Amino acid sequence: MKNKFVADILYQIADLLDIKGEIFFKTRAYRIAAQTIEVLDEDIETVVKEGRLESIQGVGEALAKKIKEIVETGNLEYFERLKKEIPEGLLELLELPGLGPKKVAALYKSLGITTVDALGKACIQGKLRDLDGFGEITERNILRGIQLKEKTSGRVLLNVAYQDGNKYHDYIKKCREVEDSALAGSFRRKKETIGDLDILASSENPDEVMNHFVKYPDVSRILMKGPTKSSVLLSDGLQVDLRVVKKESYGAALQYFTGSKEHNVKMRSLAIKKGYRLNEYGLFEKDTEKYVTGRVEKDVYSALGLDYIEPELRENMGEIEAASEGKLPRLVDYKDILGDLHIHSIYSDGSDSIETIANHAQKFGYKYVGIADHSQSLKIAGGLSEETLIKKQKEIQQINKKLEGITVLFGTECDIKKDGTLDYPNSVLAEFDFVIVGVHTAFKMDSKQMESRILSGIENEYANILAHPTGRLIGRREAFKIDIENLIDAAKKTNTFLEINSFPDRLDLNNVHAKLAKEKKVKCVIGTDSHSVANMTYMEFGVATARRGWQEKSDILNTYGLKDLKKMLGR
DNA sequence: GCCGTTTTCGGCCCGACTGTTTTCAGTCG
Repeated sequence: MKNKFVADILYQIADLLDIKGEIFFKTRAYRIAAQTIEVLDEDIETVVKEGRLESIQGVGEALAKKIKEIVETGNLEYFERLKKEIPEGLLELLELPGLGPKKVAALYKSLGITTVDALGKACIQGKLRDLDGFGEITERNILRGIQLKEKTSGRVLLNVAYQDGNKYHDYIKKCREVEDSALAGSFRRKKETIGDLDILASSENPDEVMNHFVKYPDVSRILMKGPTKSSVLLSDGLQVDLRVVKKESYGAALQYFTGSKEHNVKMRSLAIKKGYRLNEYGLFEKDTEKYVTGRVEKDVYSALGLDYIEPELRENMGEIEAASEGKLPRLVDYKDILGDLHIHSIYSDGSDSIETIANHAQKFGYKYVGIADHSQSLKIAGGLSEETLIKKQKEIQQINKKLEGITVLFGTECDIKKDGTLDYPNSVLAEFDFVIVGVHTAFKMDSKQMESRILSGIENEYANILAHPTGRLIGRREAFKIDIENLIDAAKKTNTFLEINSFPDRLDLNNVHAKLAKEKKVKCVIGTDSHSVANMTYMEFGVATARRGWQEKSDILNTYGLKDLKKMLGR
């Protein structure tokens, strides 16, 4: 799958053209095409081979030619020429807050600045203030932006956003002038990383609400403050925006500020086609400006002839088309989960006993909980020897005699060794209630080798589940460059369940892969990979990822009752 | 650069805030 590679080049071209001063609509065309290809269900190489590029929405003659060249040669002459004309370093400058294409171009043309370093120096020397459109405040803001960029990588993981977001939202709700309120933006869509938090509130007295908002104890700096929109920076560097609207606009505003941007662009053009105008204040008749609806989010969708679209689906991955045809999936619900199969106990590198884990699982209403400790060769994580396994199995049998309403399952997260064999012999694997297999060592091997290693791992007759299939750690380790379609096909052939790992820095499979698995009718299982009972709440992030991948209840192994589960595991 | 049961040319989503100006361009979401 070269989709991401192609999309990245198109995004970069768009940025470069922006700096060059091309018209907005041209660069937008590049971005729309890039986004479409990034989330495309099929391999772009296949589309090229079959000459169907121009059937992709947003790809015309010119882009088709360029995409073909990228796929076939791994490069693009036009892109190389652009990079010669406009230094690549300028793309990094674009990421600084307050700097857009116009300002970056001005910095380059008049001061020859092409790097963040050079920009910082020029700010300190006060060289920017004499340029048209710049001033002393701009210099200071840019310097602050550079420092902030060094401090944080820009985006935070979902669990951090949850902590910061829910606490701040609780504080907002305490303001008496606030009527309705919600966390919107990528937080509400449950994206895997969050750039900033968006809080929406309705009120008749926005000034009071804004005053309350900026007085939150953890605010380190107020970035802007107006009657409808304010922004602050928290001490950990996360930006939080608050928007306040009137009650009759609350639903439209929630729709608007939940995004994604691409989803909204499509929504608004659909509105225009149907004779309306849609903005954050409501849906209006185009000619008369008459207010149609906007108080309730759902009504905005239905007025446009659409079924309600869950926030997790709003990525312009076909959800608007599906909603207009009544073909949206009925997404797996957070309440549908009946158990967690991926939990480590004190037997390996977990911090809680099996009994503590079982008791905790009951609080979630689970019917079963699977203890999957590491296997013998993974010494660093306390992998279990065959002797210890016997002890563990006996302990689980004892606990199951005591417990009511929940069953502890005896499992393992068995290492797939470098040569593709599993870390226990089949005679041992046969003893488990279920077997998770996964790669935990030698991550840097050649991608073809890695692919055949994993495929041979899941081919073992006792392997049930493939843990964290692509091995990525968000922000720290790239995913294996394996062909995900091959992997999904192999999972289908070997009757293997693919894990959606819920740990906030994994979320692996991701939403795009999960959607692909669903389309190929391969079932997934959502596991937390908990190393303490506190991690067990991460299930929510795994479910969110499954929902973002269009998955329904029947697509997920751990929504089935114990009897069906065992049957599906072949035990 | 794309697209068309309004159009093959002329549109393309739009409002708020800041910092720079002296009525507005640029940025952001």
